[in-house]
Amino acid sequence: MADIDSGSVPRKRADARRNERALLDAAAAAFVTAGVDVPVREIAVRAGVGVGTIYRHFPTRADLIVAVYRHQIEACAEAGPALLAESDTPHAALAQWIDLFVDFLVTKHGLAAALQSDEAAFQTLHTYFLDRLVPVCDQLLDAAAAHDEIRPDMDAYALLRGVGNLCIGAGNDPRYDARRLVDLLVAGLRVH
Amino acid sequence: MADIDSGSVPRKRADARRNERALLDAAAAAFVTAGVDVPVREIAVRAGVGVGTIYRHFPTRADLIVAVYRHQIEACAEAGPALLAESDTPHAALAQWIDLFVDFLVTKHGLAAALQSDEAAFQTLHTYFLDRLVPVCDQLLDAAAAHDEIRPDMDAYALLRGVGNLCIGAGNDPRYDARRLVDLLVAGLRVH
DNA sequence: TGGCATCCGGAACGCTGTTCCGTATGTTGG
DNA sequence: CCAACATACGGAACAGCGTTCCGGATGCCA
Repeated sequence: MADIDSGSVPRKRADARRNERALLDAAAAAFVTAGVDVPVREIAVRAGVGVGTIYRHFPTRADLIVAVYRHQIEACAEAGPALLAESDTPHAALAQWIDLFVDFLVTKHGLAAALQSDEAAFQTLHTYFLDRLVPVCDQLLDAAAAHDEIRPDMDAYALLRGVGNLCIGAGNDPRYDARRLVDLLVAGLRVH
Repeated sequence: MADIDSGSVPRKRADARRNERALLDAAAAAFVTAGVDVPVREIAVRAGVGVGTIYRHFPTRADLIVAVYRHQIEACAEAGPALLAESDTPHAALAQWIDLFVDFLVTKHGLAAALQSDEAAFQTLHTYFLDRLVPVCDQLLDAAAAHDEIRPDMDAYALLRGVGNLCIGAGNDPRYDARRLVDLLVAGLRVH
């Protein structure tokens, strides 16, 4: 929303913009094949730039991850209110929305683990996810609670962290079905 | 169960036994203050030995972790049948046993994360936990299912991994209550 | 006590993230 | 079109980590 030359910002150099795009593409590809923990040097090689260039554009790994996945996270956030409007019950909307979140996480190798990391480098990632998704989840929880479908004292932050945690390692092990466990967790929220 | 001099094994040198004990003590202390990911060199310094000595006694980090926590894991495993005998219902026994498991995990900084790691160094840890605890969990699940208290198709392996996952990061964040989420998960197992 | 099997210490290597600065390149005013 | 400046680049260099390896020390037994 501030990418087109809008006066005050002097617009970056052409090579800088080219490298930034190359880095995003290279990172996205590398994340798929080697996970979000792929070594910085490998991303640099793929993008055909030096490591310094990565740090100039994306000071932390979290910045790069957020940049790569921003669109999908936004889409997930925006799906919340939509589902609430469409679904028969708020609890159904909540379940569907969490399914979307799980779908997103389990297809990004290592992302769920990175989300829970307490290393400083992942602070931005943590913050972005929470700022964007906690309010949405909170809205869904409130609506479901207002319909007496779920316990009224569930914290959106804790729920999202729990769901994120359950997604760690999904896809590495056919015996571990993260989706199933998340469904059980959501089922456990219901009032009986 | 094979520590006392039993014939064939020629009994280790005195300094080797001393170092092994020193390492176990040092590692236990280091795990408490710095988590199970504490650098190898730090354990070596605490124990007053060289890093080579660590690798001689405990080839992988998992071997050291297992050695440090073996007693507690055994106790947890043995508590399963005991709870089943004492409790009013199998589901109550299951819930209590999982509480024990959670208590164990949340007090060991970083252990839950190590348990889910797919790095080769943690293979032994993974294997030991599963070999020891999955059968116990399976027994509890079977008993509860036989009483029609829970869904009959829950896999012990998946459940334990899920519980372990939910414990990741517990204790780092007052807003995240792993125990609460585990309770919800177990509640979700019930048939209604 | 002598001699040997065992064990020890820590230097050294490879891989990782991160910083830093000499150099190259795009941009802009004349 | 060209010069001069701000901007951005590359990759060497450093630090922290796990892991290996071997010359030397040390316990043990005859």
